[in-house]
Amino acid sequence: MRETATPETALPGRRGQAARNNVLILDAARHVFLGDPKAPISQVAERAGVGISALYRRYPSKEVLLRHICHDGLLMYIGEAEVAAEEPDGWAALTGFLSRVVDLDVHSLTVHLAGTFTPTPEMGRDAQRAGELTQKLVERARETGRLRPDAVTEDIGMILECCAAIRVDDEERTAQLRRRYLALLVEGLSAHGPDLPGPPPRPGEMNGRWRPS
Amino acid sequence: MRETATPETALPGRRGQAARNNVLILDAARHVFLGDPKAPISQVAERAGVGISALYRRYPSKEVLLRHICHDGLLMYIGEAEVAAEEPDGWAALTGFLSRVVDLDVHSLTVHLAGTFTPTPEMGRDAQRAGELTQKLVERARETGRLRPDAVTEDIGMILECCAAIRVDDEERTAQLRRRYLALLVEGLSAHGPDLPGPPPRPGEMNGRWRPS
DNA sequence: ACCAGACCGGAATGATCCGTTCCAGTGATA
DNA sequence: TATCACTGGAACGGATCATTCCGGTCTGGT
Repeated sequence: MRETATPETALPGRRGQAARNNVLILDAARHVFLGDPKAPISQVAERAGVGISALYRRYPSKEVLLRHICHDGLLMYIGEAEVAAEEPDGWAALTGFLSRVVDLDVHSLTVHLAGTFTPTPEMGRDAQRAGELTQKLVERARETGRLRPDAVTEDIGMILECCAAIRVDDEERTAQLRRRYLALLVEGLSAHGPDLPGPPPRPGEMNGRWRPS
Repeated sequence: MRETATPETALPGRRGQAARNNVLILDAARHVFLGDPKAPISQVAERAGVGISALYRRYPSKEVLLRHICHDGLLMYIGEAEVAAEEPDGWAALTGFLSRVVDLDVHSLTVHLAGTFTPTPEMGRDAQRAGELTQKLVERARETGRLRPDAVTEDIGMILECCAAIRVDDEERTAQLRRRYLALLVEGLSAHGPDLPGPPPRPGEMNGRWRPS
């Protein structure tokens, strides 16, 4: 969330309404596109309670709006990873990170929206940084010995994908259920059982997206 | 797969081609709709290597075709569950069942296609039977003590949902990766760790679908 | 050999959906 | 009070599909 928090929101009159519409639109867009990445833009306007032109005044096209939201999600991911990097216990850092990212539904915001727009170079750089931070977290978790040795960095993205697949109508309930299956998966990541079957995921394997038409 | 296996497929001439087209179309439809439940019907024809009319000759509408495929998937699910019921070890029965269902991608075939057609009463009955068989498997697995006590029947559907979310371009690779995360989840289902967070899934909670417009 | 008709491929049709543009109204501001 | 930034929502135009239709092909029986 980039400009959501400016105090202008409290301004009175037209200016204030405009500022308030800003956050209304972004929130609505996030919610709508999270539920269906190719939802019509009119649905966003409807949910935001504004007209379509209020939307087009701010974003010249659907693609730009999508990109904006996706980029925000990427920044959230990076932010959470940086927070996790401060956590002294490597295992808690990784699991806490996963919890927060799942709760925020950042994965749907980023990966699931990719392919619906052409990414900017800046997003490319941010995506790379996100990857590096993730790798660090995995390495630190491995050092603690609590992470099973055959787990790899790319497993993280896959696990997030699994959690993102859980979705019911109610938003809070969705979060609850996701925590449940994240717990199951994290349990699986702990160092017990026999080796995992098959070759592990390769870098970028899950990204058939990220190259739009 | 219902009529896929009739020997008519080997017949020569027009009759044989028609029979062969039957299976071509069904296979293509399964593959295409598995990748995208709302793919255009022309895509099915293209992949099957036949014209659109060959398709409409057999199925009066897209909806009927979808229903047919979905029902086939449901029957596969039931079939595998019945096979698993024969396995003496309750834990192996459940995990083996999960493996096979994930490999066959039956979940995408059934749950993900629901909502794209109005179900028949027969499908309703079959769905109920599928639920009962699943419950039996879970109960038997619990009796072995290897299943964590706080797992419930509805967890099975959710786990399948998680696995179905894993998808890359290559089909075989997709299967490999799914096995990996199924292993992680099954590991989590084993009776170790602390209780799972939050209330467990309720029956039918995941089925916001199944009631089309 | 020959013909009736079962089957086929793919173009044409008609409806629907959706991104984007346009325009008239409204109320804050100076 | 005049201006004009901003708004809601109708209208437009293009794209996408399910479905229908039409000529051509080949089979199987005579």
